[in-house]
Amino acid sequence: MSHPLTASLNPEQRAAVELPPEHALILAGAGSGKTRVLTTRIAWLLSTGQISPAGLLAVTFTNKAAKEMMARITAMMPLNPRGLWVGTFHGLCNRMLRLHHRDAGLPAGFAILDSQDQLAAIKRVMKTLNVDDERYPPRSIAQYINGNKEAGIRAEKAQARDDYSRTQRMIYAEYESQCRREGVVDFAELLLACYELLERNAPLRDHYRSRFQHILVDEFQDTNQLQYAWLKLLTGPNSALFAVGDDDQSIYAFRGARVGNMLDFQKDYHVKHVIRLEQNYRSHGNILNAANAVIEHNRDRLGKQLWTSDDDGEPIRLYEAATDSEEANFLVDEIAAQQRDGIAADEIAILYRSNAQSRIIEHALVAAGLPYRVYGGLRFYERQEIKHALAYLRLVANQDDDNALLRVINFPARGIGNRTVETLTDTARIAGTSLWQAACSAGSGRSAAAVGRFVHMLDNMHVQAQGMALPDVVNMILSLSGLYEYYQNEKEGEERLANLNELVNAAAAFVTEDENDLVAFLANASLEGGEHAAEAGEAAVQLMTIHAAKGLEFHSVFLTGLEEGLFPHDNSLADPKGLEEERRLMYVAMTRARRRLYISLSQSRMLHGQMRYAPASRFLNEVPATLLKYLNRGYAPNSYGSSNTSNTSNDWYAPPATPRHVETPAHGLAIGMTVRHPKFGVGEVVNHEGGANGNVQVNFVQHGTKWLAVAYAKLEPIKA
DNA sequence: CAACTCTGGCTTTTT
DNA sequence: GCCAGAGTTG
Repeated sequence: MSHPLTASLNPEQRAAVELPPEHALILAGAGSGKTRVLTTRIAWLLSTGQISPAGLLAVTFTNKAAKEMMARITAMMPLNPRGLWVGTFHGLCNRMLRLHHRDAGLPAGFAILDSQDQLAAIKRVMKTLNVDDERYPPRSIAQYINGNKEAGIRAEKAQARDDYSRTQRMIYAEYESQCRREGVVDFAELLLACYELLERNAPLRDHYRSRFQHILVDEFQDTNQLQYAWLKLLTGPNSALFAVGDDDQSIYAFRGARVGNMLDFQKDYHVKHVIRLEQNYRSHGNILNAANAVIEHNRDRLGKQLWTSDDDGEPIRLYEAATDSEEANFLVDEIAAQQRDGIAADEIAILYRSNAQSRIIEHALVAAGLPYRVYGGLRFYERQEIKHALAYLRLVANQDDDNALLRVINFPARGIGNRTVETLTDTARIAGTSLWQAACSAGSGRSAAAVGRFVHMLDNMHVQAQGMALPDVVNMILSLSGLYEYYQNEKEGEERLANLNELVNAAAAFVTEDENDLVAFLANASLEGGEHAAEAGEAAVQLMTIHAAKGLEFHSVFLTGLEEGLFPHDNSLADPKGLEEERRLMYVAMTRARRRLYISLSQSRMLHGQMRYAPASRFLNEVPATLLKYLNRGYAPNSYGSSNTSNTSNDWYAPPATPRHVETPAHGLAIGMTVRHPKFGVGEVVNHEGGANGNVQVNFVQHGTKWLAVAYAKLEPIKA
């Protein structure tokens, strides 16, 4: 007698969807239909009349997820999306703060600083405070400030026991007052200000508490301390919090995510029902079994084992290259072969641990003429020309926005140099006014004339913007500011010019019933970075970091660079928690593949301009050997993935030695020689390149074949 | 004031 | 190896 909405769900999914109104934790494994459960639950609650749309609060982590959820809900039932509180933590806090800006002590049109803007603001504070930015790197100050805010700690409450932390606290305090003065709010502030608003304003809090009867949270393992505290404030006696997450996919601890929130949630909310979604609808059995085997090496887990009713499928293919370019060539060959087999290019992903790895892969793809798309890097609203245009728009909305003013006072160049800006800054500080006001009352002289022209231009923009439609405002400031002209004359300005035109389009597409669309448009630009820079259009192979791949799936996945130091990354090895997070990253990466998973590594790799020789990643030993297929001829089976022999050392075998350069050795080492290495023991020289400053490949009896730098390896010839 | 050269540092990143 | 920011020169 199941509801039509839930008829096609599996028993666990259905149980989750049809839970009574009570707090619940859904442990949703990769590919287990998490989003489906979440949206179906919402549809079920609404269609069975258990709540009205107004009683719903659904929180996601990214705009993309929020949009997708909104789309799925409105597809299932006709609803006005504007009445729904479905969005990201930041988006929802923004909404609440705009509605209650008076109570929150914020100006009506407060601007939102993105990370770039925040950093610029911090640098400005440090300059006024005369703090040495070598001893106090602005980035670390930003971390300090955001970290405190995420812990709910204001500057006056921040701990300071030594000079160093006292200085940090001082910068924090001054940064806060600067933001308040200028009416701007950073990302962490959106959450904290909203939290404090609800905390101190009991009637408001009670209003929302009784209103939101069902609170649903996606990607709960990614929430930070403040987000969890915010959720707790909003949960009233008659609200039910439905949290969906996967502790095994928690890969954002480095930016404040607390997996521990899942355990805390169970305790704090006396959660009766923990439902595990373990049936995977994405991957073939071998891939799942391999991923399960890897993640089992982690200690701190809530426990979960994915399974599938699908076949075992193909084995996991393993390829070991001698060099990074050889690895890249392998990717290219294999991808070309797959495309010949009819697999769509955008169903193929190349994943890597760090962005630096993409360059050489891109190089090989370009050489082979394979179209690809790189995710990551600058996004639309983060581009230089867009940020400039937005700064002018911000100044139209609020002339006292010093951050924006500093960004464009001399861009395009109009003869207002550092000297002049410093004078303005001093004047403003002494008079306790904004830079704009200081600029308005600038004296006479050559630079003052330039400032005067700037003031006049901004005033003109301000006047013209009145009553003008948003896209026209954008167009107007692009002309009056000289940005159009600047990029027209710039050699490589074509793409930037196209982006500026795209900004006009974005403004035209941005329709709100908001009476002040400009402010809403600017807030949207900060909150939603826009599409990642990438050539869209034709089907292309997808290149991205493992982090960026979370939530996505592909027919074929190439997981590259499986080397110690790279993956797991050196910087994560200091503490065991770091290693566990790296392992979760491995788990996320493997579970992206539906049908085919390749893992590759290279014995040598150019890193930071230096050749690095790293052993195979320990994670390879955690994949059962029975699930692996070695692509390089000559591999001894059971070399990686010694699942039953608990072998902690990185025992691995190298591909057959195929000499690539035959040259007279300048270092006294020749192919066929037997040598001794202080660490790896005795081995035979099988290849070399680059002479005395180059590298030599040695097949060690105990440790397999390795590329070593002749200059460093301290190889001792034993016999010729 | 602006264009140019040089040096250092470097995991992952949404909002 | 590459990029950003600092420092130097015209």
